[in-house]
Amino acid sequence: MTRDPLPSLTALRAFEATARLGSASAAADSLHLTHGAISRQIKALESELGTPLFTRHGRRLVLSAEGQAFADRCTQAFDIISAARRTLERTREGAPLVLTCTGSLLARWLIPRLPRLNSELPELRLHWVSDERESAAAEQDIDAHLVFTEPNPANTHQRILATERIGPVIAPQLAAQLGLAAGSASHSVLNQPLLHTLSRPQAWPQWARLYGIDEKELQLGQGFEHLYYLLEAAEAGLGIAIAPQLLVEDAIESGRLIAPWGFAATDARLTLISREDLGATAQRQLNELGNWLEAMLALPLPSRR
Amino acid sequence: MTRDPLPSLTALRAFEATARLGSASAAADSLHLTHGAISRQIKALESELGTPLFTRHGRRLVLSAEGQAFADRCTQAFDIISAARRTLERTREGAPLVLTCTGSLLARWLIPRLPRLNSELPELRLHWVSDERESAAAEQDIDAHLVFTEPNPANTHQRILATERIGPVIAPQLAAQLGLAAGSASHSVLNQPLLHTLSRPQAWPQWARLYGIDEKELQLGQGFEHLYYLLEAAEAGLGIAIAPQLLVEDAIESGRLIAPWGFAATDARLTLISREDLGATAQRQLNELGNWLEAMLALPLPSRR
DNA sequence: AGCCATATGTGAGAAAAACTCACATACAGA
DNA sequence: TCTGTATGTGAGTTTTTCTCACATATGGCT
Repeated sequence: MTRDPLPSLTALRAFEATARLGSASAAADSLHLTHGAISRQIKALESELGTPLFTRHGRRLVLSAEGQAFADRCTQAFDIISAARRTLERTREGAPLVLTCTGSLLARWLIPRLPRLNSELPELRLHWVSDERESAAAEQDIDAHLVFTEPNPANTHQRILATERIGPVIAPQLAAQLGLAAGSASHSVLNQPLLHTLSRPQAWPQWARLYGIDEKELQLGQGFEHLYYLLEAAEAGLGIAIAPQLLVEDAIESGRLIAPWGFAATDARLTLISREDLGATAQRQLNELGNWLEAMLALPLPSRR
Repeated sequence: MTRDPLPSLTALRAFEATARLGSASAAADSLHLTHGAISRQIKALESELGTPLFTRHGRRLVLSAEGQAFADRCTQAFDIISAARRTLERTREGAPLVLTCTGSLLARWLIPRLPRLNSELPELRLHWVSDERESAAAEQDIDAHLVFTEPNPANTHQRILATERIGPVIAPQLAAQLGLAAGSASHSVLNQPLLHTLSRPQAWPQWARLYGIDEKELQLGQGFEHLYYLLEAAEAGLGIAIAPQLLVEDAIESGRLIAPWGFAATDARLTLISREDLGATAQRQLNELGNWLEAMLALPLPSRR
């Protein structure tokens, strides 16, 4: 039940940092100490353990074989402590749920609805972080990831919220200028330069297939890094963009964009993917958020805001 | 490459001991501190981590769920450090090779030969510990175990040194009294009370089988806990004992015992079983010892001493 | 209910540990 | 040989940790 007395843990920390970083000076910087402090701690540790851990070659500290093995174990132990601390901070009472999604989803759909979310679920403490990657759920410190993706049936830590629907959008001024009437089903889109994103080059071809249009006839125009810029460009009248309905519904509602050809469902789903080791509190919060999002997405369009 | 700053490790040690032992007072005893010191450290840690780890129920400290998870990780980390320290102490330069064998083997064969061993291999630092169990090789802090056992072909960390040979031995005075001539092959052993050990009850039946004697005819007399006492009893003339040749060769040489019926090989071998994670130095030392033992055991009997 | 044994919390000051500074030492490479 | 970089150390300071003594809380026992 009882354990052998541990060596001085302060000394151990200095030793481990030195071993890991390869020099006492680097360890001193890393621990915000002077090299003298490190040097003393290492000496003290060697004396306490009764064996040298480094061999001194002039101004160079080289780990002995046993010292290396010992240092590796210490690193392992400290990594465990460090990870435990992070977990504790993530799971502690009152800690916010940390969520990621792409900047465009955050800016164009979530942020406009946060006031309503806050008023309907005032207890829910959330922290949104934008992350353009498709899979950031397992990331350090991220509790869950909201993303359009094709669901993985094997993943039990995901919640499917809505079907992705994509469609071309255009500023009304540009539509008028081009002679496109809202609601027109014409294929005139083919004659226009199509704005697109570099992060999702398959969007236009995908849409074309859904509408039975030969994708080779598409004339791709300017590309943008992210959907967010693409939609700004569309609103500014730079051309025809393609986007998930969710991200343009506000713009359409307010008349900044129109979607003359409507939207078509894709195989992707708006999915909430959570890490597997969520604490009980976080899991509860996440469920509440999922419920709210699901309810919100089920509302008829005009009242979604 | 760099790591998050660790929490105060002194505080962590106090917390972990408290969590593990279930009380601050117990932790204080365990760490040779006062309960006040523990109490302060825990408070400091909770303040540093920004979350309570215990819920206070009057005079009782109860871990919160997150605190429990955190404590478990800390215990794991400290266990690693503790184990690493033990390993370091075992493998450090100049550390003796720690060996075990039974008390009888140690007293009746090894100790009489240690002077010769020390003079022939003066560099070899050994520490012999008696242990009556058959398998002590994986034991904490034990490098190797010297034992009569039936070898396990799958074990690569064993070295077979000699075949076990067992036979009945008797004090010459008693032999004379009973009318037994040395070298006699008679079955008169059957009429005598046979001294035996409780730790190895199969020795006499085994021998009887080797000589084609019906083991039911054996009349077991007084039993002793260990071979060591058995042999003392035999030398004192209490009856006929059975023992490995190795353990009585000195006594036979000096005339304290005789072996009228000789010795017969069994399936057991004198085997040096080592732990699997020996350091390079220890492995080298063990090889030297094994070589020496093997050479010694290969010598003709009179010069083995 | 009252009391006692047990366990934790805390203020003040003592003790110990850890740290810094400044200088010393040691080497590698220009 | 000189210079830049890295570790070692004596002396003194700062910070942390600990103890003591007392306070507080409570669970079980009579």
